[in-house]
Amino acid sequence: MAPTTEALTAERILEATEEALRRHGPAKATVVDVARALGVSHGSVYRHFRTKAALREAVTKRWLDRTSQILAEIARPSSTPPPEALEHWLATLFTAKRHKAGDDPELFATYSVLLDEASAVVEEHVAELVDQLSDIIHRGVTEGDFMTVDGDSVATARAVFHATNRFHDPAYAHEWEQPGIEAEFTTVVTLVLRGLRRRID
Amino acid sequence: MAPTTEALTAERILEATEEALRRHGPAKATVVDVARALGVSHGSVYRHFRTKAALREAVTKRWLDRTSQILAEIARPSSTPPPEALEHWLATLFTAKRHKAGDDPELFATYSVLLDEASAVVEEHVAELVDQLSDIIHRGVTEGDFMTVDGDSVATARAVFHATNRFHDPAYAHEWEQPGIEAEFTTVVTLVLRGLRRRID
DNA sequence: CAGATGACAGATATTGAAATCTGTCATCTG
DNA sequence: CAGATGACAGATTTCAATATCTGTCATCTG
Repeated sequence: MAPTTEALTAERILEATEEALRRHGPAKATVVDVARALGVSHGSVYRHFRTKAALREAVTKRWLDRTSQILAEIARPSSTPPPEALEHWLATLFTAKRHKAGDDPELFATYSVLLDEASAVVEEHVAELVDQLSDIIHRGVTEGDFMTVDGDSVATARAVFHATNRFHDPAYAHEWEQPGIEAEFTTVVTLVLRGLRRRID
Repeated sequence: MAPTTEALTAERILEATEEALRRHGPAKATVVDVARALGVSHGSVYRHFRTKAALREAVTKRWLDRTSQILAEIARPSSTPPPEALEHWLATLFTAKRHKAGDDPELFATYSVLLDEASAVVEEHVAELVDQLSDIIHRGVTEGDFMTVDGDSVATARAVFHATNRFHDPAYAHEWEQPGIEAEFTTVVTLVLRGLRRRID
């Protein structure tokens, strides 16, 4: 079905896989489904991805990268003072996740399953985000707004990331609809920012 | 089997249930098992607990209460300065959880399942812990060590609890064996404590 | 008669046979 | 001959029949 004359690329396979996952969910989306949607045999899919797991990982990475890229924009050096940039970065992360979870819960559940399967991909993504945070914090130190813990801006960035887990880890997605959540987010961010701010000597 | 002449009390049923859960795990521990272990018919168990869910909740509550009680001791007013008391409280919570998870992983996995089933019990437990934190923080404010966010010590306590989720939420138990975890805990606690400390006016 | 029992109905879990899927590879085709 | 195919073996999933469990209640017993 859907016989296309176009060349079979990794890109096209990824798109078909996303679609299959959206349609059938993580438990039922098979490599055979993907091949069928592309009008090829499933053997051809295995020419581009060694295993089903590798295929799913590639889809997962793509999904995470979309968020990383948006945040990278905010983390980039700019005229915004680091404390505001940090706040903006955290709020954007929270909002992005919350929308992903709230706007299409089924798709979000699907990706949550994929995330659990692909711990290496997730670790890499977290490392990227921590790097971005670390850049903002480092700039804050340079500009005199922030002080790190133990003079280590990466460890401090990791701490900021962990301290805000509740507002970006999909494990907490079910709490993101509750009424007071915005206020709770603000309180944690305020506390963390106060912790980062340089004391007046 | 194991015919005892002793009266059938809620307490004895709870003990037998814990034992059944330890032996068979959460998926296979049945009310019939519990009754058999006590040498009574399963109908008798239903005289003390309305449903299997209520029985499991009671077991879960007991387990959580053991931790609450240890922490209540630390949260109680004492000569320890609030910042140290808070640090000690958080460290004790982390250590307690980490030992529960590490010393008997199977039993911990069992309780993790029970925790997911009994959201009301968990919420109550979290509320208790937040109350304890709130007491310490309030004392810190009174003694001039701390400042809250928005003058709200309960909201601030909740923020402290959420900011340290990674070190007490069973969802993260698998990360508690990793080498750097102690340092990461210390960094987050340092950051949070800095956030709480009153600025010098 | 307070408290225990066990038969029972409906819900849930287990099991094993059949169906489907994953990953390989010898073969085919443009 | 680069790239696609589909038959195949072993792994995994599905499905329906069977067994077990939950929760109730009429009945029993000390």
